[in-house]
Amino acid sequence: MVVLRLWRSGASCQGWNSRNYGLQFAGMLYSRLFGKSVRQVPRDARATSYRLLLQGGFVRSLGQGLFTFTPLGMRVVKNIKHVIRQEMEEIGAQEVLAPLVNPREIWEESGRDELIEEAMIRFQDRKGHRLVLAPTHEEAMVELVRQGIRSYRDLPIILYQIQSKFRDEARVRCGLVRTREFIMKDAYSFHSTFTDLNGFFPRMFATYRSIFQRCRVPVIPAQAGVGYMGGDRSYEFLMPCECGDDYLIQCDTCGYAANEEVAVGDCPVHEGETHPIEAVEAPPEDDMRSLNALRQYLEIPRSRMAKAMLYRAADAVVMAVVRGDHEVSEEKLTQVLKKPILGRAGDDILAELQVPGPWLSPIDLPRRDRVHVVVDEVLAAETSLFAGCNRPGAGYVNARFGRDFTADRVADVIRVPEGSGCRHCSDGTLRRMRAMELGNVFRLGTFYTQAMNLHVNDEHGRRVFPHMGSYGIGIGRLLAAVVEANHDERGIVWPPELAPFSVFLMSIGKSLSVRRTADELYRDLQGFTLYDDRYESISHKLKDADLLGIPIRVVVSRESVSEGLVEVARRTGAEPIKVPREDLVATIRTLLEELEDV
RNA sequence: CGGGAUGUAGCCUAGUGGCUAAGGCGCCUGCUUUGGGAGCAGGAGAUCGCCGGUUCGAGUCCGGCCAUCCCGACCA
Repeated sequence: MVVLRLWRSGASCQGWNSRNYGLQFAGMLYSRLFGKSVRQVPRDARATSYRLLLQGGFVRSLGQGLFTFTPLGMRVVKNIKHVIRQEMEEIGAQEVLAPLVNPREIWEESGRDELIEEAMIRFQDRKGHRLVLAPTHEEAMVELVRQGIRSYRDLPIILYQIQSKFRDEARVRCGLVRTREFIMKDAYSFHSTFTDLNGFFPRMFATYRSIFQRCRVPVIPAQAGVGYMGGDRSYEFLMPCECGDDYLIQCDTCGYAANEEVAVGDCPVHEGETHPIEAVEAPPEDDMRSLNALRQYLEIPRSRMAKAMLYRAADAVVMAVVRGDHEVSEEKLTQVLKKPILGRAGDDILAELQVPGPWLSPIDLPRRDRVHVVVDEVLAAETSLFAGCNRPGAGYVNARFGRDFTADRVADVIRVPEGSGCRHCSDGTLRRMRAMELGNVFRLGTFYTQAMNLHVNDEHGRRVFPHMGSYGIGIGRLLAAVVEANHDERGIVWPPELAPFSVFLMSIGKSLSVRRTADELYRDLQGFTLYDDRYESISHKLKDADLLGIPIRVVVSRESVSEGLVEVARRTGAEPIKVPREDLVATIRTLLEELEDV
């Protein structure tokens, strides 16, 4: 069965003008392969996965965040898609393909045209119709389903596609880890009730686990924010990795895991007595630039300062006040306010509110009525704080929430610091590590169906908005993650299901009998074998075999041919074994089965 | 969008105001060679990222732009 599965990726016929005895059948001759390995890669390629993929000839770069998959890489991509398709079909998802280009109107309908700024490319066609390059496909899918269903009887429905997305990212990262154009598997489910969506969620969760397991990437499911996707709840599948651009917070005891932007933890508060508030001034000759400079001058620790940050929300200005050693989580702030944070307040807003940016404070706020103040719960518990008074060079010590300043809301709005206590178990400590987001699942609720007016009649004839979920996996990034998690000092070690070929075949020496034997073996193994038929030195071929990471290596040499044997080795570990020629296929099958069972 | 770095042949590098821009890898031709990136001989390949300036003279100095990478901000 194992070998049969691997035959699916059968390469197209090569060798029509082959100089190699006119071999003409499926499989691949390395001499004919476009995109060969290179000895040296650009100095720019630092990330391990990127370096190995470039060096092995799997991908090439076309511009910032833009990549071409070359034939070898394409075969791996096809195998990843195959795994994903199998798993998606398994839970009843049906494949569709929405266009990369969307009419801008549907983005206006959902409200995300305003929410997503530079990341979405907008343009016009020759008739002046306004179009966008889709950064994701919720709108297109809602529109599709709106045209296709009328009754709750049509639900639930699960659609998925494997399609390109384009996001004009501010920062691309580590080769395929963060690109601007990328291939994504995105699925969307529509349910007549919240309960049904909720019940479906664990099934998709299990599907994701299975996909990542088959791809041999060690992911950790973690609670996450919703960003501009909307909805109320999401999980991300994170793989700890220095290349990532998320931070995973994980409890060292109970296994609680969450993205840093939503993670919760217990952060100790300073002990101490309460004193009356007292004004402080910087010496007049000292030209201090910020509240933080005054804090340093007064030799007060960062953790005793009230730090205020101003944000823009849709129809309000929001001040978040946190301890000086903490960072604001815009995601938590968004959830507290129940409206998206659009970004930091600019100079125009600061001027309008008559406050100096570097000296912001919740105390003595000139236009208190215009600002929605959110105080972090840790800061609210502190009894003696250093704070500003919205005036350069001046501030207060011994300030205290409730007595000296007020809030419209007290809530947890900080990014939990490493070392905080775990709230989910008695004695765990939270650890923070860089991680790569390989997949996500969103419980979107009726956010889009309401905004875009997708509704059906329920069994009582009432109009209901379907509850929606969306589920993404970035394919290029997954490919990079597979390499990050499956390589050694010599090259890539492909998981058997994803390998571009199952067998790497090569011969040693130019003895005609050796060569003929190798050619014959290639015929026997056709469909899943890459045959290195070049007249390169043996060491060169071995290095390439290791770099390309194909699971099984078959070597034909003069010595073994004279004994009627061929040499078979796994990419990792054990010494090569010699088997009779007629047993080769069976041996390979056994080895592949072992590899898949690991 | 901020901070930093780098642009010299397909790739990696040298060249620190002065002759015809140097070497390695790779590529092409020929011969030899095959158990861990072979050897010899010959050959092709560069408007030194682009524009402008300084200078008798610029790959080299100055300014602007562009591109790429790294770190941060932002981001499913």
